[in-house]
Parts: sequence; C-alpha cells; structure tokens
Amino acid sequence: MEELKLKNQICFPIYALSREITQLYSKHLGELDVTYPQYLVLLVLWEHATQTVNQIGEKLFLDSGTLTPLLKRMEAKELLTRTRSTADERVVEINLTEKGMNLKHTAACIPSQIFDEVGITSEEVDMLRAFTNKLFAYNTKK
Amino acid sequence: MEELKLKNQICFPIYALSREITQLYSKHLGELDVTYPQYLVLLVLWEHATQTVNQIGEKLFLDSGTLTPLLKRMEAKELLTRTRSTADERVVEINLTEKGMNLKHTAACIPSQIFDEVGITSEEVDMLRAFTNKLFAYNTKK
DNA sequence: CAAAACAATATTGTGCGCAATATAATTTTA
DNA sequence: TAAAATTATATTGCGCACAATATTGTTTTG
Repeated sequence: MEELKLKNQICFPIYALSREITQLYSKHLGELDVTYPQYLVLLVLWEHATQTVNQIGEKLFLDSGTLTPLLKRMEAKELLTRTRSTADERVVEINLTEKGMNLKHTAACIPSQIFDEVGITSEEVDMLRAFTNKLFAYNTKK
Repeated sequence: MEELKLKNQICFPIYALSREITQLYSKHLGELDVTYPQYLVLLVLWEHATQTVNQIGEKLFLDSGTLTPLLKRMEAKELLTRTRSTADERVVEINLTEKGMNLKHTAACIPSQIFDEVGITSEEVDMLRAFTNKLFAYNTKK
C-alpha cells in the first residue's frame, strides 16, 4: 500500500516542520522569555490595542481552553492585563502593559532573521496561505 | 512595523495548518481509536516490522519523552508490544499485534478520503510536497 | 417580564511535545 | 580491567491544544 508509506505522506512533513519552526523560534524568543504561542498573542496585541479573548482566538484559531491559561501566564509575567468589560461582563479585555509593548522593539528583527535563515519565497508564502484558507474554510463549515 | 503583522508571518500558517491537519485526521481516526501521532507510529510499523523506540523517533522526529508514554498507551490498547531486547537490554523493541496490523486495511483509504473531502488538487499536493521538502531539507541539516 | 436561547469565558481531563535529568546497560579507553 | 564515555530508554515538569462541560451574563421570545 504505497499511499501509507511515510515518505508519501503530505501532511506529516507539515506536522514535523511546524514543530521544527517552533523550536527555531524558541531560540530567538528565549531572551524575551515567551513561548511561540505567547509570541503570536503579542503579535496580535502589538497590532490591535485592545482585544477580547474571542478576538485573539479568531485570529490565531485557538479556543478559551488554550487561551485562558496562556493569557494568565502572560499576565503573571506582567506582559498584559485581563479586565472584565463593564459594558458586557462576559467579556474579558486584554491589554498590553508597558513591558509587553516594549518587547516589540526586541522582537522586530526576529521574523527577518528566521526568514533569511530558512529562505522562503513570497510565492511559497502565498501558496501556503491559500492552502491554509482552503482547509479552514472547509473545516469551519462542517 | 510591517514585518510583525500577523498576515505577513511566514511560520504562523504552517503552525495553524499543522493543527488543522491533526483535527481533520482525528475525525477519520476516531473509528480506529487512535490519535494522529499514534497513527504516524502505525505508519512506521506497517512499513517496518520491528522497530526500536529510537528508530521510530528518528523517523518521526520525536524523542523518548513523547514516545515512551505514547507507546505505553498504544500497548494498553493492545495495538503493539514493548519488549526489552535480550541482546542489548537498553533497547525496547516495538512490534505490532494482530490487532495493530489489521488496522492497516481500515486506514488505507484515509489519506485519499481527506484529499477528496477538502478538494485538494494534485497540483496543490505537488506544490506542498516541493515546499515542505525544501524547508525540511534546510531544517534537518542545521 | 419570565423562560428560553444564546454568547463569552472558565474549568476539567487527556494527550502530546520537549527540555532537563535520571537510570541502567554497553562500549571505549587509559 | 576498572574508570570514563557513550547509548537507550524512562521520568519529571511545564506549556500547549482541544473536546466536553460548566458558569455567568445577555438577548430573544412567548
């Protein structure tokens, strides 16, 4: 059964590569004292001042089961604040602290460093993003 | 800082896609009662009769911290056996049980089912394969 | 307006993933 | 050949992921 051989798997390389990338980033993120998923949350918050847990989850495709404890760890590191909205008390608003905002300067060079190291073309990035969108579109409707 | 915007991230789509794949596979693997990482171990063992923990780890890029408990769970499900080698007592040899081998027939159709469902074209498979080979070749050498 | 439906976040439980360390067996080497 | 180095697996501890469920607050509806 040729289709079950590991070398013919198309999804396994993505799975393995994803973990390699997380490790690659971890080396660079060590000095910021954040993990890769925490770094992704910082990316969202550097771009959008105030975000609810839901809004972060939609952008990163993560649910509250992952985000709630992750955000609490970032709050403990004083990178962000978690505040119940007064307008709607179901909502928790996430805001960066001064410390969290300042990490942006240190982090700015990381993507280009990794981009250079790995050497991906913009065509490959576009292809990958289109492919990701296709899978997500399928999965959210079913 | 344009390079820190989420939409310009290179590695985030790979990270998101990897999780997406695991979820897609999970739906199909439910009837086999195995997880995606456990399915990858099955792929290795369907292809290579007897494997040590090390050999599986080299093929899947996983270490004993991940594999030992995972293999114990698969042993508990009676999919495989874990036996200390008599020749070298440091080594644990993994062998499929009859039950583990028989899952191959049920699993054979899964990859093509997923491609069909999501509507992945052969062009996309080729692009994706070229892309992952490129990045993975880079990442494993350094 | 009270009950039902809905929405946002939290909690629980399970299974990875991996760094760091431990343990035990084997091989190398002084 | 005894000590040192190496190898193979196991253990520990922490941080995701995610399904399932609970909790609390808001909106809808009969």
